[in-house]
Amino acid sequence: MPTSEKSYHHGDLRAALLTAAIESLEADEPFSMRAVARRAGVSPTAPYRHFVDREALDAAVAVEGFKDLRGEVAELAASARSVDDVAELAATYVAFALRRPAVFRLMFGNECDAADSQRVQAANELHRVLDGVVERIFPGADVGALGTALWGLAHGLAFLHLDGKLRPDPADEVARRVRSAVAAVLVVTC
Amino acid sequence: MPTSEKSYHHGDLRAALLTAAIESLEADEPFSMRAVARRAGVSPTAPYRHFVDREALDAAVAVEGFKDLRGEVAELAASARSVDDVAELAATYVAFALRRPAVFRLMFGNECDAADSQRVQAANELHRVLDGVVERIFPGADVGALGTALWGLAHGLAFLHLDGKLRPDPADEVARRVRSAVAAVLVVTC
DNA sequence: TGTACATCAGTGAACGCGCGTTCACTGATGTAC
DNA sequence: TGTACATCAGTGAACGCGCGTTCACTGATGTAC
Repeated sequence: MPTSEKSYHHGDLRAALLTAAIESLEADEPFSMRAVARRAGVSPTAPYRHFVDREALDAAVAVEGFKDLRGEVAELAASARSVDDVAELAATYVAFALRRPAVFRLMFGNECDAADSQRVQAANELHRVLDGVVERIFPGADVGALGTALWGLAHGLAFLHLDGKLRPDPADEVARRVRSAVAAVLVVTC
Repeated sequence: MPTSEKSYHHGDLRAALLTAAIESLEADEPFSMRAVARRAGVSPTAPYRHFVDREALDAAVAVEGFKDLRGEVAELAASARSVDDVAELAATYVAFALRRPAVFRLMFGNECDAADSQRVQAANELHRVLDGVVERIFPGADVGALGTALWGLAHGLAFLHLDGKLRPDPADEVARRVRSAVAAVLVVTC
């Protein structure tokens, strides 16, 4: 929170709005143009200076979320050497979803038109990171298929926990469940 | 569509509302108490006679959706004998999601409180069906882990296609992609 | 079979709400000379 | 360094919208005698 609040011109309202939007989502408050403006301490119409409409704000927040998730995942991915590491990767993915459910939902739970290139690209980068791991650890395998499967698996488990279809409760138990699932499915493949 | 529309009393408005809600979702129209009433040709407040609030309607529709999905899946599950059959099962799951995206989202895309027993139960039945298949086909395996993995995989691929992270377009290509993913991951396990 | 009456399933007007978005505006900032 | 002015980033009032929900109501149905 910058101290430049006295000035009429905000300085970097765009960034402040993005932050406010994410905070707002994480506080599980309703996400709207007005709510975000309110949280940023700015008039309801100020955001329109920076985002052409609500959908544009949405998209920007989603991209931010993708960056964060990719960051967390990429770190692990870089050093992954074993099936256990892959399981850990999936657990990290799921943990992100449970830690920041509203952001995760916003990232994924919207059919985003293919035209929204930034968002699509952000998602693709994530996919590529996973494919990279697969390629390194399972050199013989069909990378496309196995990478997709891995993503699907992590993603599905994330949503099933998020939506209460699997108990989302003690974080370590969730992690254990995810690791077991990955292990069960990959154990003989390598 | 029954022919009893002349009568003041509807006959089975509850069922009609459920149908209207599903139609409304499938037509990709906004889903609201009022919209559903409108579609059922009834006053905006009539639904309150049958559903205590919007959330109750939501839940009822979700349960309906779960029944449908379970129906489609159970048929295949009963006769599944091979890894290929499991792959087909996953493809069916994904196809359902793509055929009825809004219903699928409503079934899953809401954190449903554990208190909503009907919904939880409906989801659990689905889980059990999948576990059954795993148990039969992979007798040695950790059924819990493998069943969860299978569900997660199908579910994740469903959402990734639904949200445009994987191309949802030619249905047969989606089916192929799903089957490959499952095969890649299970091929050596059996 | 006929009547009286309780119950039940709808109606329709009305409420307050937050939303997205527009508009004309104004105060601050930065640039040219 | 000082001034004039264009531009830029906000304001705040206002709009129309559909929503969920309440309320008092009324017409149809079914049951007891």
